[in-house]
Amino acid sequence: MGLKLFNSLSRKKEDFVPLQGNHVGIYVCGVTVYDYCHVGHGRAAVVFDTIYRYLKHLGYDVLYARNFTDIDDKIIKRAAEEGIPWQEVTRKYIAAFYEDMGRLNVSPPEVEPRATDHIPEMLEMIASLVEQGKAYASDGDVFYSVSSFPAYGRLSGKNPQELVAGARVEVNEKKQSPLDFALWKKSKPGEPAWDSPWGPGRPGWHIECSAMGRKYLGQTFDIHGGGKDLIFPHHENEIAQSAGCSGHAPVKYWMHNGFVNIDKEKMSKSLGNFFTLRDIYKSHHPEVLRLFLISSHYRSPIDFSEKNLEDAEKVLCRFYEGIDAATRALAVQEVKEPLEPGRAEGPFMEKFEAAMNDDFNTAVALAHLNEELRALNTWTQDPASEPAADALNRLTGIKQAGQVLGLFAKSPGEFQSELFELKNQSLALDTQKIETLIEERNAARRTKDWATADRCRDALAQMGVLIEDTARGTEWKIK
RNA sequence: GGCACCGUCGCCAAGUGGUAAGGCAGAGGUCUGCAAAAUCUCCAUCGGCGGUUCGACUCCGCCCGGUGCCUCCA
Repeated sequence: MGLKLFNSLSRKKEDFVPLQGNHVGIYVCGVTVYDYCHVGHGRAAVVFDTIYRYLKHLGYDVLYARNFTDIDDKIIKRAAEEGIPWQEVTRKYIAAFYEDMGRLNVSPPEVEPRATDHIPEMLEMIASLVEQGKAYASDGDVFYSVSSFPAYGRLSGKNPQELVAGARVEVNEKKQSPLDFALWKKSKPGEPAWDSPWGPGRPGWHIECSAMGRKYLGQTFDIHGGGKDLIFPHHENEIAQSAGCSGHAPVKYWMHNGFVNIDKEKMSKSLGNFFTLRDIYKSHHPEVLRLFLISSHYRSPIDFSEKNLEDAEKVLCRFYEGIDAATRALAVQEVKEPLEPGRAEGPFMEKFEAAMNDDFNTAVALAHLNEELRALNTWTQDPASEPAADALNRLTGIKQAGQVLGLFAKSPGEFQSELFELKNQSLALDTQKIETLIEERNAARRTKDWATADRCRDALAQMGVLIEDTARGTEWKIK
């Protein structure tokens, strides 16, 4: 069974067939760099990173491009507010983007084009559109003439006539039709500007993706992704520009991820109900957030909440602990007979791939991972239950699937200590005192003084410390 | 107003025209001095009302409830 994905254009799941053999070109709309990224940006990045990873897992030769919009009204406004050059604003937030997304284990795409590095390519497209009579200059601005593109509205399911009638579009004397959108915007004095045949100005928002997608991935490429909110007008306009220019559909499969909600409402800047990634990292491990983000299907809305994050943390801890315990148990086995780690195979991997092949159903993939973890834990607890080689295969499978999902990237020890640091920030535990209490308890246990032992454990619990007596001695963690 | 989408166990979340994955929480068992962790077992008939069908949670209609897009937005 091959990969199927939901194409926003047809509103159906379609078989994925790359345009050129084994090559896959994918372009995803990145962010406008004028502020810190919030969870919604994180979701889009994680969703498409997971798709990217899975395509590579399937053996495709993937060329992934994700842009930075580094010139736009919001950036200019921000620069004015802070009294710094606009380049300073974009520099700052691009650096923040890398930091925040890096912690989410979002891998860097092959190409990360910036709008301001592609002004000539945009001007070339705009000129071509003007030449073809599909765009017109008006007092230093250049607009795309929507009426020149009959298929306008197909992606978003909108009817141009009704859009005009609905007319919530702002009145602009310079436009021939309210639906026309800017390809080039005349700059006001003091604003950033580039020379153009129509005078100094800056590019409209939509043209950058058309120009950069074409440059790096070709006239027509396989997948174009982004958040659902980009369907209209951004992607609709992009299609109009690109197709208007070349005469060919620019994209074969359009993919859009759902929103992150807060109390059932879309998280957004304008509503002010957003959490930035770095705020969340103050109290939650980034990998916990990643797990939360992929625990629902990418097209569904997800409700962001403290409770959901806590649930995700429990699940992730269970995985790390299971991986840790199994790894130790296998190391012991290894002494008796050498085990060869290979590529995981068998029912688990097949189920995992079947889930991912079904429009990247990470929720089902995680269900299979949970089942596999349980089977692995069973072996860890009782190594006689199945051959060690089988357990190794399970462990390998879990790690490989985790790799595709961007999970379990750290060593269990690393993860546990990072989680500890995070939780300890508020508790500020006295490690010395904890060790002493544990020692005291174990001494009491040796003399079967259970009352004292329990008193020690209660004291630790009071501090927020949880005790576990294991074969390797007493271990503790923060509850 | 126009166009979409959603409503599944206490909570989160998959799914299919033939009788509901997984996780959290909960109950009981194993293990443990007792716990914890792990593991085993148990735990839903799918918003409401009609219709199509041998059979619907899954298809159609209506209703109720919720959201999104139509404007910058991942």
